[in-house]
Amino acid sequence: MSRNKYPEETVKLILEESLKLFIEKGYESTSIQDIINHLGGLSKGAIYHHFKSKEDIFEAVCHKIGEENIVYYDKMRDDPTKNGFEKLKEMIRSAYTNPSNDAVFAMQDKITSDPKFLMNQIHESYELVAPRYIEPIIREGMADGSIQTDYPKELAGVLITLLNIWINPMIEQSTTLQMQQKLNFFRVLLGGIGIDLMDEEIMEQYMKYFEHYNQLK
Amino acid sequence: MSRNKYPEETVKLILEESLKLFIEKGYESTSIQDIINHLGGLSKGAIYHHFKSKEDIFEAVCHKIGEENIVYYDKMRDDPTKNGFEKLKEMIRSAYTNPSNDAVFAMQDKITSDPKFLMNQIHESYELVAPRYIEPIIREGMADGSIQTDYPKELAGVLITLLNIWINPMIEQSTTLQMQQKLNFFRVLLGGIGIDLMDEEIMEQYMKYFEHYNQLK
DNA sequence: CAATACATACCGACAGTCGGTATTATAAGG
DNA sequence: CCTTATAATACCGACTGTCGGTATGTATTG
Repeated sequence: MSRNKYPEETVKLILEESLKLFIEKGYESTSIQDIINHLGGLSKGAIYHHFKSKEDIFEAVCHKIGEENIVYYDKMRDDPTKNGFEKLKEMIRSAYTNPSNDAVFAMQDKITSDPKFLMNQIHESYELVAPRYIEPIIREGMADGSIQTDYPKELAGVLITLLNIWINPMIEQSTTLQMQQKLNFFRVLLGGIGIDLMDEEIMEQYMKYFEHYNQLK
Repeated sequence: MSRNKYPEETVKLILEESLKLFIEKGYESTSIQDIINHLGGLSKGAIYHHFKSKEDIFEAVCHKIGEENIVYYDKMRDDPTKNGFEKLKEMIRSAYTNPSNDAVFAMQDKITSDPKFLMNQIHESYELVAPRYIEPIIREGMADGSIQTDYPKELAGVLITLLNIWINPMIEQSTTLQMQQKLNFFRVLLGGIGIDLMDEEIMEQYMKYFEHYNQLK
């Protein structure tokens, strides 16, 4: 294939096809050759011209997904019409409404066989989402009186951990009833420290999303 | 090397040396050749006679470590001198006192670069430790009146998740102060649902273990 | 003409295979 | 109980295909 006048398009193509394959087969079992075969004539040289390693492609793919989320998160955090508590609710809700959700969750389906995605998500949660979004929102809630806690940082960590890991239907398989119980207990647990995040609406939406995921399987 | 009359010894040797190497270098960066080089004359054929793949070796190594823990857990769960609450405390304590602790934690040190170990531990926690040990112990506590909750299964899940992931110093790096705050909040959180697991003694021991780990790094 | 965007031939390392050999267990015959 | 034929096991090591990655060449753009 002859050289492209607009190399960003080539980069974009590589990232898109790589993502598809990572989702479909997992990171480890997707070979560079697999990616090449989906590039419509492009060769190994093209890939290694734009990316320095397979790992580099993986990181770029994750970064791209992350960026889409960040736009969404930024808008949420900086929304002047909501108080801290309402924003925190929105963040919780984002677990199943954020734009790249389907992609991320399709990836996670490969979690047991290919834990790279999970690790990346855990890492990003602790390094980025918690400190830059959840915690500031909680602090805002403390300032405007809509959230009462002495542990904003720790509350952020616990929320992220339980939502991403424990309640994540890809990690621990659950029946509808078990998921309902998880959400009920999550509500009780937060209620115990005076935070009533999980109202009927969020619970219902969570269950709807859960059923949706179950049907994808 | 001539053939061993007692092949279990060969298997044991392979597992021991593999574990050492997995801990030292991580799973991915340990090659079969690396293992062979530490076997004192044994060859590739020997390995593939006893194990069907590298993955198979990994699973056997994990299983072996798991077995050691199970002996410890069984003893704890079936101890007639303690009530449910005391047993649960013991289980929490076991996060830093169980026998294969050093090995497991040395492994986890490779977590970011080699997420296989973390995934294995998460999986085992949800599939084995929570349902077979934590939850029964909580139910025992409900029966003997030492623990009050309507959600034994969910409480088990949350405990395991927060201890293994959020409080695990290998996953989210923390300063001494941050770890102290985590433990404080963990206490408050459990206190909110009427469970006072984290007494002064456990908190202190946890911090001691945390400092110990920090010095290993 | 210089920098970029590719193509292609090639490399070493890797996990896993396979035909073969040496040692042991089994058991039948004396 | 001892020998001996036979089968099963324990192991060897050269070999294979695939992998991620590199080196070098070539055509296109500015």
